[in-house]
Amino acid sequence: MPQINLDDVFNSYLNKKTIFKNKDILSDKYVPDTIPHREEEINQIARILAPSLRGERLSNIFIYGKTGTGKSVCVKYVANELEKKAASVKIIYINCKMKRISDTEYRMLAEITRRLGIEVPATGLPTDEVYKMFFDAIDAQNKNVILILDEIDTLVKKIGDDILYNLTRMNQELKNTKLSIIGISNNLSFTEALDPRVKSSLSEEEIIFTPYNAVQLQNILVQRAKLAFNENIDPGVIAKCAALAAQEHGDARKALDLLRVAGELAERSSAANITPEYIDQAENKLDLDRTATVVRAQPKQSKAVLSAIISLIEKGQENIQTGDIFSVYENICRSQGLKTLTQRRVSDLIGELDMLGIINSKVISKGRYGRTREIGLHLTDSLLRQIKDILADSYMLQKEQS
DNA sequence: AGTCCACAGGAAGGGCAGGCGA
DNA sequence: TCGCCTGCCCTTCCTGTGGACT
Repeated sequence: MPQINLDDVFNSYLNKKTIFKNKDILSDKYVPDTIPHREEEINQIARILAPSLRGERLSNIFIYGKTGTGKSVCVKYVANELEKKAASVKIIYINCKMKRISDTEYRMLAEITRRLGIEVPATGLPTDEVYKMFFDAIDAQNKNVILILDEIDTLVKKIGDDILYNLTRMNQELKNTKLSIIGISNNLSFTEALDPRVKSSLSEEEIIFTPYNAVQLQNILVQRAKLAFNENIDPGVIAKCAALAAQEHGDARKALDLLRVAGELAERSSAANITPEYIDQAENKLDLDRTATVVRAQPKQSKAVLSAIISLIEKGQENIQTGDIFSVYENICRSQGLKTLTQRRVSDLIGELDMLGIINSKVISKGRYGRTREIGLHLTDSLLRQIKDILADSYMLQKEQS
């Protein structure tokens, strides 16, 4: 093999014109200087938080809205500005979805206390001791402490609403500090399950974020694209991203993801610009990644059920029903040495796969021949191939000969 | 109108793992 | 370290269901 001149390879990489100027601009962690189409919501948040400038106690705020409607970015934006303006305000932002932070009451309190500069051992202390440390750390601030709990529904699902009850009652005990909470949730029905006392004190003020429409998404993308890319992006490309994301409940995060992935794909194939085709590819890739991640994360039993469904489909069987799946599933379990669950449980697993969007099922009645679920699989070929690979790696399906 | 199929899906409870306080 | 508690997964038992068939 002829010797490759590595210098040439590296130089050509360095000299290659890159598409991205700053990819981070398209990440959901980035807080822009101005946030289009959220003026009203930002004003509302600012008005509620403003009394902290005079050292007054703030109302707790509860913010709802679907993913990608700008909740977190708006709250972070106002909070940052407020913290810049007033030395008497301390903001603590916690994303409750982060693993090892909001799994238990202990971890949650320890994390907040650490953010206030006090070391707390990762384990070993009784919870009431951590509560005391947390309380002292908060009170020692001698400020208006605003605790932002993003994805607060995850927190409550994991550890219940006791912690919120205690947090909302803390103001009565604190001598020097005023504590207020901003809860952010994607789940609109989340407060229904809360203790009524928690519910009323947490949502002293409520703000609802409505989804963006396609035009608004377009403006957001234009603003970010200017900062993120070296060259101007074709308006048709932006419009396509916006339209696709608008179909999915006006999700700005999805729109930005599409643009970022399309940029990465274009850059990888050394294209000079992003074309609409790259958006299609990006959507495919995001879809593929999402489903593949979900399938990979399934427990063995769910994978066995999915394998049974796929092998029935591969055999060309139409109108697959629960009973068919169960008998194939039994065979798979036998050959894999896996414990066979009852049909009742398998029926629930099929329901879960449906909920995850991996399969489609509907309950139908066939009259004299009973009532059952009819299952279908609406996946693209490439997605099906990828899922089969994942299942083959778990020894559920035979590896394809290629 | 009554029967019957093939499940769906609710309720209750067992078993187990992991976290927690003593 | 041990017992208690909780949450999760699962089983068992059961009732409910829509429409073809008689």
